[in-house]
Amino acid sequence: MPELPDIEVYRRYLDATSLHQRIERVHVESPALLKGTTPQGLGRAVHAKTLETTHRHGKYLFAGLSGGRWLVLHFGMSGELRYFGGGEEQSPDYTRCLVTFDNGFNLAYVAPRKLGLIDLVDSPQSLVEERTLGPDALDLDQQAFRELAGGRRGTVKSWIMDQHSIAGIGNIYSDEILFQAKLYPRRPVADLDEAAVMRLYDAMRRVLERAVKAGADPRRMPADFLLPHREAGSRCPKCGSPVKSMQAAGRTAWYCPRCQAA
DNA sequence: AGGTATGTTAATTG
DNA sequence: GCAATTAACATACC
Repeated sequence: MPELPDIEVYRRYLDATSLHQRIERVHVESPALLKGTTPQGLGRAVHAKTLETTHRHGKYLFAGLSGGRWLVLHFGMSGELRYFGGGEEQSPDYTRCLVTFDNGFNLAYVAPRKLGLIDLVDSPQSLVEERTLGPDALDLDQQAFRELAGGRRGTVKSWIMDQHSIAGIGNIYSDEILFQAKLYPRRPVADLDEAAVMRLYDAMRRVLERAVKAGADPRRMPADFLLPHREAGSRCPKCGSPVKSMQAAGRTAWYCPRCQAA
């Protein structure tokens, strides 16, 4: 379930489990996921190294290797990390890449759909530039946010989901942010007044920070979040109206027609 | 069996 | 050049 909050949870998980252990080997089950490298290249780059630190930018997770290079992980539409012991335990289903440490433990990159990406880069910044990503959604002040809004011609939903403008927000959290900001998904950005842009900024921060705090687990989200109600027959957690869906920004958007009137 | 899916990119169309 | 839409990618699930 990978948008910014999910990736932040994975980052903390990697921090808590996998740092400072000598890497024995890496097994690439799905070589097509490697973008700028090969299984051999990856093996040479990580062998006998340790993961020393982590970083996140939008939906990209970085693990800094001793020696200076960085391992990059992107999880596509599905995917997660799983750390597990050696011995009898076998790799989780859909493990596409497996890092084995010298203590016998393993870090699995699991991705049922193989839409993710694994790569090596010299720095997180170089990946951000190569992919022309916008600033991370949680590393963006009001002023910068306002400047990004200016000059946008499309709809709010497509704007906040555009990784080249703001990195980290996907379909689910854009719905949540627009719901909390009480904005109709297809509202043109150019129509928003100063107050609405600020409301959107505040909702973005609040939603993302709160979701991280909830471990990106829908069951632990605040009671007034739309997130667990994105399905036909559900009701708005704020006003009780039936929620609706529509196509917007090329995806299925869920919203409350009463709280988010056009 | 067919439709849908938390992402990204390329191609197409306006 | 922009923006919106659609297809493609690879696969699972309902």
